[in-house]
Amino acid sequence: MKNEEKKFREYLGSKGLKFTPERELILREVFSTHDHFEVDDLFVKLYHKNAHISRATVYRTLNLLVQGGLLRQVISGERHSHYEHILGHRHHDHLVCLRCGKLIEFSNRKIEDLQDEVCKKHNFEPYSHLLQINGFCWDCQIKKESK
Amino acid sequence: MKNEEKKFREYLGSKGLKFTPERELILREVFSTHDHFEVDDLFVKLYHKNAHISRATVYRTLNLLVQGGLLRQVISGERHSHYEHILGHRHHDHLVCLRCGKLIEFSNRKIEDLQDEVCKKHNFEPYSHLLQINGFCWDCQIKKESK
DNA sequence: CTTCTTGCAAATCCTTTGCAGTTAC
DNA sequence: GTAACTGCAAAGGATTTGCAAGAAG
Repeated sequence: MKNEEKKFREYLGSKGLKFTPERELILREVFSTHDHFEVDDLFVKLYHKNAHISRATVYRTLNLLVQGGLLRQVISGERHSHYEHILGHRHHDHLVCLRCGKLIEFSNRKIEDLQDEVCKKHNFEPYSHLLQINGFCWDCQIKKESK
Repeated sequence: MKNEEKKFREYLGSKGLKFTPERELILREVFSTHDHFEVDDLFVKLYHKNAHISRATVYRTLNLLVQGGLLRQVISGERHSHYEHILGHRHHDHLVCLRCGKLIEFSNRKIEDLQDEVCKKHNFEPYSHLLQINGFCWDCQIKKESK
């Protein structure tokens, strides 16, 4: 049994909840990639695979996965929620190109350490963070100039 | 005439838009403090001061203030929008409490420098950035434990 | 068999929009 | 005057919820 299934079953069991076929399908789909995702994309993907699970159930299950510590909500500027894996995923941040939309991932130990320092200074217990730098990737810097 | 009024008038003028009494009242109320605020709080405050401006107009005006570069939206974990001043306000980032929604501002030169370093490494030209740390403020850490 | 789950549709919350009358420039 | 503005009520998108029928343990 996969790591995430084990963890989810444990969580459900500990709360007297059930591991239903719907929950299993959602779990599988969520952990079939390592990308961020949005609720409706997940719903549509499931639907196209003939898993006709209602949006209500998808929402309810995602909340359970968050409470169980398998997923976290990524706060973005958009009005709907984004999620990402906690289990088996290394943390990273993003450079976002304002012109072509390209996402470049990076991670920087020193920045993370400084963040922890800031938290300590404010008696703040960090849970997650979001660091996103918007600007122009190399290709688009060139195109901007020659426009 | 205050700085923000001048800037707002300029922006409206440049777009062929009008400086109406409603927009003036909203502008004043927004810039009467230096705090972050939520749309509905603003609406209620205005209402209690006998400025019975509709929510629609409040929303429309806030969007104009953002487009005009006087305000920016702060991204939080909650479902409704928060705003803060750009004019006369130094750049800073946020700690966001996941339990009570409190926003704590901070700024850290070293983190910004490291961000620039990351950008250079990726030939990326930074334009703006967003750094937000989600977690639990001191008060809520205590309340969590004693729950 | 009992409690938890599901799907559905309705409800909710925050925000935007169409419209008809009103106002700034 | 005319294009932009307002309030209203209705629409909108994302998420939650009440309920009755169905399934997991």
